[in-house]
Amino acid sequence: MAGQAPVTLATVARSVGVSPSTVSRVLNSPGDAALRWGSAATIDRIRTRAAELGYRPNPQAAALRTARSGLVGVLVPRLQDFVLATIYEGIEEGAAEHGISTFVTNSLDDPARQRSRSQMMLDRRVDGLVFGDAHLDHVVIDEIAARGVPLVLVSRRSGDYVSATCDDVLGGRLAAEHLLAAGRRRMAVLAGLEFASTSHDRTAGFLAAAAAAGVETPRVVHGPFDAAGGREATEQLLAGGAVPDAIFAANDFAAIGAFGVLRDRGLRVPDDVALIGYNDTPLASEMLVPLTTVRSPMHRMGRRAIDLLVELLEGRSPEPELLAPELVVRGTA
Amino acid sequence: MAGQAPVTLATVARSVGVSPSTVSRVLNSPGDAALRWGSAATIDRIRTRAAELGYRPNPQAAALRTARSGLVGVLVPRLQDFVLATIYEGIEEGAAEHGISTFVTNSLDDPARQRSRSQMMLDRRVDGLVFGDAHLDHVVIDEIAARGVPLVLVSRRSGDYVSATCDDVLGGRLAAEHLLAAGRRRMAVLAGLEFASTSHDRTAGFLAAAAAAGVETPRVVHGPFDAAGGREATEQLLAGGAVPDAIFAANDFAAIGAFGVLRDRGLRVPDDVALIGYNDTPLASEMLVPLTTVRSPMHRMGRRAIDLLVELLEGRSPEPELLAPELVVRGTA
DNA sequence: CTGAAAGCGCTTACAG
DNA sequence: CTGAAAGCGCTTACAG
Repeated sequence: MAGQAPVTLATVARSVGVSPSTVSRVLNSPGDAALRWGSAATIDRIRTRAAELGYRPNPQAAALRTARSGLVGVLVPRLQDFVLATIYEGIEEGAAEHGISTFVTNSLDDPARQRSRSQMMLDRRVDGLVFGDAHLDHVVIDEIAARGVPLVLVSRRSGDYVSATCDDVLGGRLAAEHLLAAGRRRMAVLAGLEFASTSHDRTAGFLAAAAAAGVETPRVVHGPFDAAGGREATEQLLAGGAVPDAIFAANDFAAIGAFGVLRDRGLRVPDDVALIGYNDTPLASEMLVPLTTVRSPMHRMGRRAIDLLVELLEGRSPEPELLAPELVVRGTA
Repeated sequence: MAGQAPVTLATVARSVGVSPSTVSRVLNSPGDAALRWGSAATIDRIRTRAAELGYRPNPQAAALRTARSGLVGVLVPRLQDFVLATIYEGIEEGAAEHGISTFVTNSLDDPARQRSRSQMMLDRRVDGLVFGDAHLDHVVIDEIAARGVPLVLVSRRSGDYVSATCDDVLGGRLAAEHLLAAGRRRMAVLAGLEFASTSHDRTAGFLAAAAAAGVETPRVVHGPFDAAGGREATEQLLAGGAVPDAIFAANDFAAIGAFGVLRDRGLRVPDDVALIGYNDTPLASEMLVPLTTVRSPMHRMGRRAIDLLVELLEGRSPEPELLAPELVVRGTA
């Protein structure tokens, strides 16, 4: 591929007049650490010669020898989801800084696919796995963990696995408290997918705050984390009884769907129905009435997840990380 | 990692009582092709034994030997962009069917980053590259192509490189003809990024149709392919003179931004201003007034791109692929 | 400090 | 048809 004869460790060694062992040792030692392996002059010659020749270590060869690939696999429900795409950007960025490369793949939240895609990544000899698609029941993850694979969760927590997530219980509470402070009393929740901790925790936080305020228990409707899902859930909600005076959608896209339904029915937002989303997606501020939402640190979650995995790979036992959400008040509530 | 002692070709060979060579040959021959390497009985024993032992070939070892990694690198402007995320899904899906794994990374349309990220992928010994972020000037791609790296473009064409794209000139024309047929005469274009063929071709097709109809030349404003970009471009448009009676946004998200500005100014869509987007993104149909748009085959583009790259890797010379767009008429025009 | 040697798990001419 | 042997490009005990 590369056109010319590839330059290997041996090429550099021959060119400098030392053994490949020495070149390997020097090139793998950062800064002055290389002084262990040769005189300052030799080290300098090796480094400059390697650069001049355009030497690029072959990671496959190193991986074969060390049984460490420098590869990490990432599973997400779907990369089309802005939230997961953003989390993945954080993962990739953090991984690059650690000298790690990442594979992503969509599991579509389907257990069979979670299994097969994980296997494909293990076949590629990844050093570890990041799951952005954990289910609360953690059946699939248990299977994989049982094989001794280092893994961390991101976005959705589950069981006792190490994870980097948003404090979604707090996020739900922030939303409820804001609504309650504005005098809303008949609230409802578009909760998202039942098997996801994001859905579960945001709803739990919201309900707890409502209960603490002694307000009528909010109705809860589940459905996909996208506009169509929000639309459908809202229709279900409106079909099933009194119109609520506030809706908390556990996801901005679901909120966008809800907004459409409300306006179609002639309900004014926020006058008739207040609306709060979750994540603070760019489109949130572009809505006709800018969306009030709970901002989650998507990008940072991704970065922290890869940090946690690196710690795990180094043999340490990192603590799960709970990042703080933040209420962003705009027009809809 | 894998807990137990890893099972290698040698493990299987010992277990069956043949040489590793034979196991390798048999396992790499599909179906009856393996008959070249042994009796039906032996082949059968090798295959079942490998499966029983859970043998998984080590791709790094194979890559080292064959100088073929089975890895492909994909560069996109940004994975957060739904369009690119969808194209990437097509790429990954197609690649998996070819037994290829893919890396994606964001270039942010920054040439320095295009260079550095490409280099990172080449360092990982990818067999080829897919560029979803080509610029019309193809400077960076020329550099990489000069090194003999097999590559294809997707979404955006450039120079004479093999690409899988949407027929954007036709797409622009479809939009213009629809608007003209509806009696619109003072049209404008939110063109997107000047250096992208998508922007260039959609605009060119639109302008050509307008010229053919003898209508006043549409104003053209450039800007990012997202809601904020569409908002800003629309404000620029409205600040700079007469209100157009139709806007063609070369991207659905830009159309969403435009829609917000128009409504904010009390302009009715489509009564006062017709609006057409591009790509047919899910949110398009969720807008308060569902968006009329030009559907582009995003997913299929991705699949075709990886097919083209595979052909290239097999030494063939595939033709560029131009996929047909389709006008989807909804509420805004 | 430094090199020769072995070996990671494959594939594939080369002999038989 | 089948196996022994070499070698892909690294890293790392092992000697000196």
